Amino acid sequence: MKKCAGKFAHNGCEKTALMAVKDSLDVLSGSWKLPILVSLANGPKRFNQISKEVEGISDKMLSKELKDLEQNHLITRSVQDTFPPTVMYDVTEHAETLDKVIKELRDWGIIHRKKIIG
Amino acid sequence: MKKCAGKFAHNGCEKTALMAVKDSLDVLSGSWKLPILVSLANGPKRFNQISKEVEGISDKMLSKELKDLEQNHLITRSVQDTFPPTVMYDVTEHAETLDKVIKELRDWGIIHRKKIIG
DNA sequence: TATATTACTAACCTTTTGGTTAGCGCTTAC
DNA sequence: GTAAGCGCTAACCAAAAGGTTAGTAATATA
Repeated sequence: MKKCAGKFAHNGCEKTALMAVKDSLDVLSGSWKLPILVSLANGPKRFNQISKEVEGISDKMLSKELKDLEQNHLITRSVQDTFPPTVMYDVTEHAETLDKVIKELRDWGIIHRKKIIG
Repeated sequence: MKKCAGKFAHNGCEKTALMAVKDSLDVLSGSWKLPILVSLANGPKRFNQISKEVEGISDKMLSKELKDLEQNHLITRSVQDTFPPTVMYDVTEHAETLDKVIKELRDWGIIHRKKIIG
């Protein structure tokens, strides 16, 4: 048994805990991942639909972020080879496990904004 | 009353929720913020002590990150004008409200790693 | 006298991130 | 015939993030 004297003690003060936090941040950070996930959480969508819903994102970034999210098993991509091509994106069940994380990030964001701006 | 049909529905599907999440990520993202906070959570420390504990960080980054954290009221900085100068950093009470966020990020990080690597 | 010490900062460079434009291939609509 | 539509990708740039090195102040020690 190791003593954890820190103020985040129950979060574990060992390196593995820090690594796990870093893993999460790596997946979620950047301006676009969460907005895309939220957009898809409201229903499966095609590339151009997402592009319209997620304001300000460029084609290049959307393409890249969708790839990242797929690699992390947070969304699925399904192609029908019609012409013009139709590609559907949808969130996975794994993405739904992000629920609590998003909730805490949102809650703390609100607390923090009050603290800083007043 | 607005309907929220999405899979993250209880997180709010409105823009304010997304903004709050973004606020949190802006404060926490990057490689160093959380490691520094965790290091300080185990007790107040001086610049060089943090530099040794947070592996791999450069003086320049440490200096910058400490400034950011101070601006966000997550740490305090206190100087004694001895020679050589002594500067103490400590976490604030506000930083302790990050507790649940860190816990969820850690938990999800572990879930996610299992999912991806197996 | 020379050197180490602290908490940085300035100057310089590389890497990563992200934006912009143009274009592809094939079909449908004008 | 030609223009628009889809889901990208390549080429090119600008900005941001982050690393490395050197240097500063006044004192204490070798």
